[in-house]
Amino acid sequence: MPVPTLSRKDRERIAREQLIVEHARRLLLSQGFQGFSLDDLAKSIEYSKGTIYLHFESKEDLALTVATSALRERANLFERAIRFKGKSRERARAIGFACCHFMVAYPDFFNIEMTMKSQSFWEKASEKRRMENSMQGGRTFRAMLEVVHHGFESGDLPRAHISAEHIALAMASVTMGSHIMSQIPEMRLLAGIDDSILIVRQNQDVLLDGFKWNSLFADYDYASTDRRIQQEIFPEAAWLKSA
Amino acid sequence: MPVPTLSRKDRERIAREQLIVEHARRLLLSQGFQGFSLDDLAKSIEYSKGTIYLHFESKEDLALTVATSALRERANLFERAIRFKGKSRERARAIGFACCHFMVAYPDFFNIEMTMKSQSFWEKASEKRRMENSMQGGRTFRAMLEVVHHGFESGDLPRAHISAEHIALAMASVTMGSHIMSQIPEMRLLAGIDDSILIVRQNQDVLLDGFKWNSLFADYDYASTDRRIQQEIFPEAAWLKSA
DNA sequence: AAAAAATTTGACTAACGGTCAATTTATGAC
DNA sequence: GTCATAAATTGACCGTTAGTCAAATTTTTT
Repeated sequence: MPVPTLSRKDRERIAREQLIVEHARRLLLSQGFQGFSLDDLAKSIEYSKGTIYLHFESKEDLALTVATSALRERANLFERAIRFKGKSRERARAIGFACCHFMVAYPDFFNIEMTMKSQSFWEKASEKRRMENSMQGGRTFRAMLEVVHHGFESGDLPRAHISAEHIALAMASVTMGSHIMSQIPEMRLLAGIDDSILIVRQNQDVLLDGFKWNSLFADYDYASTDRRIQQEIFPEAAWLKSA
Repeated sequence: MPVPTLSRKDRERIAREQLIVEHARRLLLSQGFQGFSLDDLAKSIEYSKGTIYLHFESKEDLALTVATSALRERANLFERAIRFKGKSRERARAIGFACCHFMVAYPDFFNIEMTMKSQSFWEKASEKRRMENSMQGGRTFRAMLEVVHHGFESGDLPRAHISAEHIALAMASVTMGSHIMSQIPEMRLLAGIDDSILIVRQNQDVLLDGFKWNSLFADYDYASTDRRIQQEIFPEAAWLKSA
């Protein structure tokens, strides 16, 4: 890699933007989107509020940038996950693993993501930041798609009337939905939940069963696959419990 | 029913609270939680803002009340759905139908529900309103549970290692998750979605297949069941399309 | 009809996202 | 080194809004 062609000014600008995003991330995660104020952020980064607005055109724009940086990390995890050497169903499981790993690593990030999905959030963010977010979203989706196609091609996943894209969407849906529902205190009570992760993975599994993904091996030992996924792909994931 | 023992004052109070909730609902649905202001609401109901605060202790408290009133309607739909005479899997499908019917009837309500799930929403609402909401949530959950138990007892749904509560939770999760994901414009593009309802119902179905719910009849004609559900239980649901 | 109690009000406060004229800092010509 | 010009930075200020409460109004009681 050659010496960067960026001027000192450009480098300073980038460094400051990073500073803003880092502090914003901290404040967002600890106080939520409504909770954190740009005045606090300005004080925290030791620049004025006006300076923040030289980088971001609204609070939402900034929050979206933070969210995108987290989504990028998730996409990284997904792309690591699909490198798992194994049957397609196992690779799908590796993606589920990655998803849960992300949940554990950034437990509070989910609230930010939720805020973004509701509300008139997107229209207040800049086109540029929306694009960046879409890019990272696309990466996660493509990772899932690749595994689905592997399932099709290997014959482990029957080509029913449902498209690969819809199957990937369903995987994402059941994960997000299970995550949300299993976080609601009332639900935890009603359904007797103590470990959200277990619920999420269980539901992912049931869904894949529903697609008849590799259903020939109903008694397959997923616990050992999990151990392999953890050891080979996510050695830093210490949360895995033997179910 | 005897003549109500409520005083004129009490009746007036209740009527006014209803008035507030109705107008709040309209404004909430059209403008979202952030969008609608209590000053607008006060003007709309022709009372002062102070009066609103005699009924609700915060904006969140009011929004939660609106949400609960909608949840009550959903619970009503669920309880109607489980009256469907048929196999357990068909009754489960009737609940899915009810859920989608609610989505269609109150398309904007979902955003309010999302706002409630994120944020520090709950702690700003009063204990009383939270309780009322839990009550209605409990009704929907019990409706699902009843159908799951019917599945167990009839033998249509294998008693695997998963509890009835977890199965009900999974049904709710896949519905909510699919709804969220299929509403995201980017996702609609990536996965080529034009009808969210179809996606939600498809995913519900795949999940139930995953639980091996009545899987003996893989080729069962669900379209005709749907028609029966619509005719017998939800004659007002005009959205059903032949898939 | 007057006093007391209950109800209702809307001006006011504090907080926050966002703006921009004024100030400070950096640059470069001489 | 000095000064003029340009660029970068600031924070006082604005409009909006959730929430409060002393004052005004209405109702009830005596």
